[in-house]
Amino acid sequence: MSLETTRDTAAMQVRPLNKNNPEPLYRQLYSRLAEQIISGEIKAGERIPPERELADYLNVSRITARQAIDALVESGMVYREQGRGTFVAEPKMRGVIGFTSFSEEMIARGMQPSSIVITQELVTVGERLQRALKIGPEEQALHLVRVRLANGKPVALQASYLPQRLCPGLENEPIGSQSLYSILREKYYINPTWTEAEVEAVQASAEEAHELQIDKNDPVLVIKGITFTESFEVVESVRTVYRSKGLAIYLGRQRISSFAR
Amino acid sequence: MSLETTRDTAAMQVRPLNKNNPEPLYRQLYSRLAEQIISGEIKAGERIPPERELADYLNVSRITARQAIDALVESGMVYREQGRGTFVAEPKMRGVIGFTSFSEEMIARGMQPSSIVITQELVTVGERLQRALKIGPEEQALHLVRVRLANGKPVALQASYLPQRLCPGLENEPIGSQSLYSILREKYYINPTWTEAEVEAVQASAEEAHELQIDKNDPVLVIKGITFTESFEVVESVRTVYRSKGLAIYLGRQRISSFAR
DNA sequence: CAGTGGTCTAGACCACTGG
DNA sequence: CAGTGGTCTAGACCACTGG
Repeated sequence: MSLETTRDTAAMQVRPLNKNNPEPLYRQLYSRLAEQIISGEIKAGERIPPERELADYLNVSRITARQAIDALVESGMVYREQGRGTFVAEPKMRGVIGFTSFSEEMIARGMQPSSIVITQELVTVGERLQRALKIGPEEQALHLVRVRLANGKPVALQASYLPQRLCPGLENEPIGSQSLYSILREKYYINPTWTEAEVEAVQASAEEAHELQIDKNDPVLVIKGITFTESFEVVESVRTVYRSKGLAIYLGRQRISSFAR
Repeated sequence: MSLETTRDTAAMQVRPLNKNNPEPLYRQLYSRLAEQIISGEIKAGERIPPERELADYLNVSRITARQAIDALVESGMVYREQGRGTFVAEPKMRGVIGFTSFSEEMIARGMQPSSIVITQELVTVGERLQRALKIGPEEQALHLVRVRLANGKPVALQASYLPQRLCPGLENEPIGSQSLYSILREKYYINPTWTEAEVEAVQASAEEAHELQIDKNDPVLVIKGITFTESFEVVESVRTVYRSKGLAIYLGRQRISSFAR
């Protein structure tokens, strides 16, 4: 009906944004583009629509379009080349996973995660853990020990401590095979954002060997980590013992010092 | 001299920016603030100057000031709290290190890194490595094997393969104890940006045990990684065997899925 | 309420790429 | 040369915090 000529642009493949939606425009656009990349509509090596084209077509400012693309670059799904455009990264290199989320880790490998809860109780902890969790000597912590299974086979033994005040009542919550992080996000509005970890190779203790169905002194991977919220509140101190026979832990992709140095 | 009243603001502690400097203003501001944080001038938990104050005082737009702070947030040095301000993160949580840069890793632990080069030659490689490095069957790769030492003690055995075309002549370059990445950055203008890795615990082979001065079958940590540039060109395929006795590898801090999901 | 970060606009000029 | 991302301006209004 309009006299305006609309050129056929790549941006036309992007579903329009909803300005009444409380979700910010740049996040909406991020989701639209992420969908197209994940679904394979835009393939690895292909160019995504230029910033100006997205901005024009979706009636947002270029800065808003750019903000969405910033997030895609940050997540590693696309990369920019000045003067050429912005391109979709190799699919194999996607799926950046923090190594403390066992559930997502396993799903990414095409395995079915589950858990057996061995311990789930409030405890008082020693000085070292008090410092790690930033709690006082009177404060309690939720102690959670789980055998983690992939396709029904035990692959890790995981002991966590969480400040009780962060998750009151979680000691009585049936956790089962659920992801701890999804419970924290959905019931307690706590969003684990950062993780800091150390890894070493040790010989399995008798108990670890028993739970993991391996031999005593077999080499196992011990990852000790602390998880934080965006504002660096401590969410969890966790020690995970992975049986290492036939299981390499994928560490995901990390960005090496940007211009930070 | 001016009639203008200058209020005493925190932003006044920031050294002025140089608009003639080819370095972008936001990077200059990033460096200024990073210095103040690293030097301890602004301490952990303290607030950095508000965006508007920085912008006013330094005569830049708020978006430019914000861009600098975005980079600080990204690096994990500060975190934002809406309505309150932007705060310096705990010092202990700084120093995000990619686990493939042995040199930086060791320096961060207060140890002196050094290396013994065992192999440094051009080779043709098998199919798997050709695929990993994205090189053709005729293309050569630089094969580099080094024993990595901390304070003179061997702690890791590291074997790298780099596409020859990326670093012509590096086979004749004396590497010694230098960081491979610093050579790549300074002589070849290659900037390793991403790393993707797998880690497992295994028993040391006879040769590995010999080089690392440990016993055969002692548990060792094997990290296999691939390093990429910003635009996902393969820089290096590397396999590192760490002796794990008395040495846990710090994996650095990772961001767990932002709103990426 | 003032102050803060969160989001957004409608521009501008630059550096780089590839034809 | 046109097209692209990189940087930058000078505003605006919103949501949230803490007194």
